[in-house]
Amino acid sequence: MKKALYKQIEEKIEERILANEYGSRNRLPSEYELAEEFAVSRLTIRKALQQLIDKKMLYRRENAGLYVMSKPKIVSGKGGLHSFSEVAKKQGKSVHTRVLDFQEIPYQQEIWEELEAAEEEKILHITRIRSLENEPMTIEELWIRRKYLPEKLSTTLFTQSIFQLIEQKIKLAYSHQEIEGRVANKKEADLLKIKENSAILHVHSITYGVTGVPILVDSSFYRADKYKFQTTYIRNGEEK
Amino acid sequence: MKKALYKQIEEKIEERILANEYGSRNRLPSEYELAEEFAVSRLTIRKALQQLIDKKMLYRRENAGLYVMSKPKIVSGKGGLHSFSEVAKKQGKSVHTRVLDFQEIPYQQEIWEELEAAEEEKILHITRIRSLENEPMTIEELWIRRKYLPEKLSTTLFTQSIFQLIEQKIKLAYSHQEIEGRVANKKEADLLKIKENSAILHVHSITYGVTGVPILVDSSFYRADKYKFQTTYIRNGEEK
DNA sequence: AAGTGGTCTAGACCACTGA
DNA sequence: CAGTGGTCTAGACCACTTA
Repeated sequence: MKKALYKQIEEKIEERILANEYGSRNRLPSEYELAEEFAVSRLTIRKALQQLIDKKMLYRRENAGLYVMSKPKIVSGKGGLHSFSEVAKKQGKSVHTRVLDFQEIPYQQEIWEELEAAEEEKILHITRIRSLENEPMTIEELWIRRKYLPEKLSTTLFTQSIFQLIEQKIKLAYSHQEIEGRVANKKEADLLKIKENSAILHVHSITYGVTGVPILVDSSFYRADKYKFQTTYIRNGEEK
Repeated sequence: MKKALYKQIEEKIEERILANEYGSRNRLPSEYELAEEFAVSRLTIRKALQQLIDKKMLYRRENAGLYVMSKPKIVSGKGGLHSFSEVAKKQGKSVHTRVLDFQEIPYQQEIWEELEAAEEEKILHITRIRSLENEPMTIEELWIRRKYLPEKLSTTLFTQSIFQLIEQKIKLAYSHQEIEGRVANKKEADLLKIKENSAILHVHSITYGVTGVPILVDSSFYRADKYKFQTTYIRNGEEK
């Protein structure tokens, strides 16, 4: 498929911004001028510009022009939903996964409710230890609705990225996470090879597919001395 | 100003979804049909629909129709940038703030760099203890570029929401945060009225204005037994 | 093959901003 | 006041999904 016009224009304007052709914190040409320059309709220009605004490359002043953000690109790429292995890969670090256990489990109200599953639905419980550069980082406990996993399961399957496993069946859309602090008990400390009473981070999350159905629950313990979480919060312009 | 057409249509369709008129996980009428029904152009309908998709009320299947999310509204409202006092207010809890100290401080490379400030720029350093329902929750340390604050400063000023103070001068846009786990030392434990070596959460953030300039740095310690952080991560459809 | 969304055009009017 | 963005119309063509 040929690339959409607005996408091409978006990229060209992005290049110009990065090459500092418009300067920092300066005005861009008006939408009318840009439309003429690229010989497209204004709507197409607007769509390209909107993408760049979403990326925080540009900002608008109401009825008064478009400006270049003073630190273009600072946000890009952050804040997205990525799995442990995807983050590691991006940083060029090696991941090792040890599967402690996986099995279908009997009905448990709390989990089934979080996953909006009927009582008779099958849910798989998985426990894994995940290491970065051969250092244990996190104890993961996952509950996944059986129907979103392949027919055939094996231990090797779960040494990989669960996200990518699931996305063969259904695309993931978003995840609600809660981060808490705790100190490690004896068992957790042993598994993570840290001292008892060291700080750990407890992350509880529910991940949803594009249709809005819950797919999996994750309850993980990260060692706090080696791991931190990054987020970007966006201030909502208009609150209702 | 009269409300935009697409906004009105967005609200009407939202009402219908919530009233379950289209059912859950069912198809909506096509964009053409909706355009005819509301007697507007298709573009206007598309804009209304796009808003609802961003809100996770609807989802699209490529070239194959619009569907209602199985749990419409689940995400709405979460994930935005809010200050401690704004969150408390939303939950209907009382906030108390004790200002330990505020003053202009001499040049420190790390802070000045984070704020992209020139060496001669004035930066204000503030230390506060913030309580919810009379329980101390967090020790806040803030560094704010002097020029984004009112001319006249007083201790009372800083017992309020700093965000709202700053937004009288410049609108805030987004914030990068890092969350780490630690155990409390003697001093922190005393201030938070918890035991030494209890778990605390250390949050370091930089907040930016709409133009992309850094405005303030916040380094806060939250008691982990009473406070947790919530985020929503969105999976990016198309990675580059 | 029909229906649908994805993209695009060439106009238009209005409200607001800044000189 | 002129210029700008914000919104809107009434068409159009194509690629894809679904049946």
